[in-house]
Amino acid sequence: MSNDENIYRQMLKAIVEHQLPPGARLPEDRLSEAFGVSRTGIRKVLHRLALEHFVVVEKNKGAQVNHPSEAEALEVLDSRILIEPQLTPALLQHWSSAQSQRFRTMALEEKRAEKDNQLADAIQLTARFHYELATLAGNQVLARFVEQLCYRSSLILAAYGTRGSVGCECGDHSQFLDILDQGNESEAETWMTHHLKHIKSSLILENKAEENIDFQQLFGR
Amino acid sequence: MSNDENIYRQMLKAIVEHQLPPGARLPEDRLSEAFGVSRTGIRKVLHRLALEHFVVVEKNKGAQVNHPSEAEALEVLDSRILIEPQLTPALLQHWSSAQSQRFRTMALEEKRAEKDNQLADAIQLTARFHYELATLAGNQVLARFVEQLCYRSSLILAAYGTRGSVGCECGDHSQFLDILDQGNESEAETWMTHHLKHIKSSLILENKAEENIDFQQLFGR
DNA sequence: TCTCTATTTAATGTATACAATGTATTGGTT
DNA sequence: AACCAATACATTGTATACATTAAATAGAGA
Repeated sequence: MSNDENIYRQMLKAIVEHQLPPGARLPEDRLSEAFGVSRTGIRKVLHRLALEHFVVVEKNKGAQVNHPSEAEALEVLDSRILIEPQLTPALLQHWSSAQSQRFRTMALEEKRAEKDNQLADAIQLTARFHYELATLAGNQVLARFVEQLCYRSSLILAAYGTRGSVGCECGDHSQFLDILDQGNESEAETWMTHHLKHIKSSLILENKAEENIDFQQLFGR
Repeated sequence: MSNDENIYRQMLKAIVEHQLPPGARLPEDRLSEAFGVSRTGIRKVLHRLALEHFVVVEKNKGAQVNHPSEAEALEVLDSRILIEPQLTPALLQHWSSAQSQRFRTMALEEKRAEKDNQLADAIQLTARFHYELATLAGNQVLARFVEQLCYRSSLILAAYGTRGSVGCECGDHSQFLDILDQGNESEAETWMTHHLKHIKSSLILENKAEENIDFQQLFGR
């Protein structure tokens, strides 16, 4: 793997695993000395992360971990609700006992990580479960987009999730695998829709940014 | 607009309008002298275009305009077929006579550009029609993705389109506006699906790249 | 003491220099 | 004449230096 790619993955990992919280500043020189490369390489990674909405860079003001707006959070989840359930037909076409086995292992690992409070691992595994399903559906273009949406969801949960929750407590992922093993297409689609809507509705969106507080309503007569 | 953004748009424009054909090499020093900036700025734009799949950069070998594979071409169209028709409900919610007016103007311009053989303009307007519809549906995250897919479609048509076609000859875009004006949701969804499937099936996918030619089968006994 | 301004400080933006890599050309050998 | 090897050339990869901009601090005036 190239050095850039390595740095990129380390930083993305730190962001989606909530090691670098939303809003954290990312000074180029500090990062360059941490990774042992010049600012040139860091800037490249930073700009890539910016294009993928994991960080925001303001001109002459540097980069920081993106703090998704409420609107962005809802739109990411809505996008997943629109796409992921629609992938189930193609998913079933590529389904096999070998795949079932693979995903069941993943679901168990995820459950264990959750139980052991291995937050970082649990987050990674939750996202991976979803985007590997998308990959199996066969369309790489869509799968890459879903992958991004899953990671963005991890970031969103860092900002708006209930404490400790990684987003998928509404029912086990292995439930979904049972449905796939039965080959029930419509039920699989329904399950996925409910699953994602549940995550969406679990977001806590009441923490207003200070710039939007309506003082007139708060204190006015 | 920032200088980077300006360069980015000019290059993207040149690519989607088929001024820079698929496979065209993009040497950094030639571009930097053309735009009057150093290689630093060019590299940033090149890498951005690469992440968006408009160019490919190979390590130590530089950048060239992406020549989409057949698989990529089909997947991009399939992605649009999965997403765009699904946007019609939200689209109708935001529909108004003012919007109708705006899109009809666009459709007319597009038709005129096609008739006058203004290939570049026609391509731009065709893509814009689709992604502005997606934008009106209200989900910015999805809309940006659809925008990218539309531009990638333009590039795909450069590689696999019938000569002179910009992809939407199967029926006027104004037809779709008629359906929206009537508020017929299911018909709008159907129309969009057929429209995109028609574009997909119009691609000419038989020109094998030379690296895949089976000489044994061609010349072998 | 507070505020406004000037200066300093620290960060990013951009260009350039050098190193590393890939490609083309030339010359020699079979 | 065709093929291989070695060298020369051209292009990209990376680091660094300088310019530019935003933020922080200190000082003067009210």
